[in-house]
This record gives sequence, C-alpha cells and structure tokens, in this order.
Amino acid sequence: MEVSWPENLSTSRKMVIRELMVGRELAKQLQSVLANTDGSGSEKYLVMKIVKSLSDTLFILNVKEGDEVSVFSQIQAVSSLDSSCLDTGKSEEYSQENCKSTTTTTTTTLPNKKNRRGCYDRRRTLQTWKRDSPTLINDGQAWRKYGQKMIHNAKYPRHYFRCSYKYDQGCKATKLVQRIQANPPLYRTTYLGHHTCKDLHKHPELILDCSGPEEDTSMFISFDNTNLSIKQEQPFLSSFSPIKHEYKEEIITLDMNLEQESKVSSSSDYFVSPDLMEVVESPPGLMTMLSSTLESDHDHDNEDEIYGLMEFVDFNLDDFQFAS
DNA sequence: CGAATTTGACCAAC
DNA sequence: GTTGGTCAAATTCG
Repeated sequence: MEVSWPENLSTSRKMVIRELMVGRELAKQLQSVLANTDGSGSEKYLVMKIVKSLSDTLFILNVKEGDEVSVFSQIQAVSSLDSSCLDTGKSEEYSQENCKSTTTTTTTTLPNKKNRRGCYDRRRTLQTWKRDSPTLINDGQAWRKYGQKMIHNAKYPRHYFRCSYKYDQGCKATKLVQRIQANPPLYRTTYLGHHTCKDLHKHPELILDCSGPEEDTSMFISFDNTNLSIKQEQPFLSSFSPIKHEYKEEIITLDMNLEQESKVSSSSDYFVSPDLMEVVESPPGLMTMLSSTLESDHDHDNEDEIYGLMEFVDFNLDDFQFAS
C-alpha cells in the first residue's frame, strides 16, 4: 500500500501533523493543569474543545502507513479485520479504501440471527480502531472474555472480549487482543464499536456518554494521576473497584495465556515494561516521547512500536483521570 | 453456588 | 474448503 502523496506535500503534511500533535499535547497538559484547579468549568470546557478539535483534525488527516509520523490508529468503519494486519504488521493502517460499503447490516444482533450459534457478519460496519502497547492496558471498561482463537499465520492466539454489560445494557462494544511481538512484548487491541453502557460503578462524573466516536480522541486523561497509580505495585489496577476486578481478571488470564504463548518473558514484563515505565515516569516525557517518536528514523518495520507509544499518549483514558 | 473463563462447535464470509 | 467471530456447555474460581 503506497501513499500517493507528492513528496513535497508529504513533507509539509508531516510538518502540519507534527505541529498539530505538539499543539494537542500542549493542550492536554494545560488540561491536566486545569483539572487540578477549582476553576469554573468553562476554561476546562474550552481546553477540552481545543484538544478535541486538534484530535479531530489529526483524525481527518488520517496518517497512513508510509508516513513516519503515523500515529493514529483510529479507523473508521473498517469493513473487516484483516488478520494479516495483526499478524505481520505489514499493513498497519486500515485505510479508508477498506471501508467499502457493504450491504450487510450490522451484525451480531440481528433478531433473526440471534438464536443461531455462530451467526454473524464478518464484515462489520461498526467503527473500529486499534491500539498497540508494550503492556496490557486498562481502558477502564469492564470486559468479559468470550473466546480465544489461533489465527492463521499468527504466532499468538487472539483473545475476544465483549462488554460486561452486553446483556444488561445491550452494549455492543467488543475488543480483540492479540500479542503481535514477543520481544519486546507488544500487544494489539482492536476495539469494535463504542460502549453504549453506563458503568454505574464508576465515579458519577465518570459517567460519560461514550456512544459517539469523537470522545475517543477527545476525552482527556491526566497522565499525572495515571502515573501515580501506575507506579504502584499494581499498575492500572489501583483505582477502580468493580472494573478493577474485572480487568484484573483479564490481565491475569490473558497474561497466563500469553505466558504460554511465549516462554521468553516473565509475566511481570506484561505489567510494567521498561518501555512503559519510561513513558509513565516522566510526565514531561510525554513531549519527549512525542518528539523522539516523530524524529525517529525508524523504518516502517518498527511502526508497531511507534504506534504503541503514540497510542499510549493518545489513549482514551477518560476513566483514568479520576484515578488519584 | 454464582460468576467468569475455557474451549470446541457452529456457521457466514471469503 | 478455509478462516475468523461468536456461542454455549463444561470447567474453574472465589
């Protein structure tokens, strides 16, 4: 898949994207500062809008493979999950051209199919996006594993999760988690659909309508707070009670499976990798990481790692911001 | 004992 | 015929 940008345009495009990202990260830092103040909501709202605007702009630019600054893995309306993408990392980005409209209507909940085991539409019209991370990341949502499968040409099995409130609240969010690299460990999480559930166990302020796609890029996470908790003995697990439990389960079970998948790494590696600590230990490191990523002269074979870091930055942890 | 996970079967898409 | 996503019975866990 070649990017057909003219070279000069591509260069300027990269610069634009870079500036947008810097601006967004600065806005996020400002948001972080404001989050710890008692000020009226208006400035917080404005900063949130700024972040959202920048995120949306970056999303519109939808950086594709071949672009060194490719950082966003928000993919819209992907028609299918190409396993080769997950397995080889060759086609990292689900591009818009993959978003062929299908005559298929959405999928697993069609009434006439409801009672038919295994019935679903492989081609999805749900919005999907993916995140790579050196660790198993907590997105703060309650997930329940419902399947695991070895994927053709993949070293590691794919784990299937659905929202715990699928039946309670009809939430259709699902995600797939697959290890894509052993050393350093790298996991790809592919989210399908948005949570329509409201997790009543969350802090009341946490009850956000996450049904729209924009929240995923715009909701803010205070990394300062997150850092504090991640530095604890049980990273990611220190702040949410019910969710914590469920995600803990997920991490442990997935971790055990992954341990079987590769005996190279110890299980603790999955919880706190050096990569992650490097990221989380230095809040200003956000920018460090950003610039180092942008300036990276890695070729595209390492795009997965670049993804992971950048996606960590962009991670939608609207739940984490109340972690402290 | 209820809830969560595992795992083989099912089946539409390819 | 193969593949991948989902289901649900069996199993495990707390």
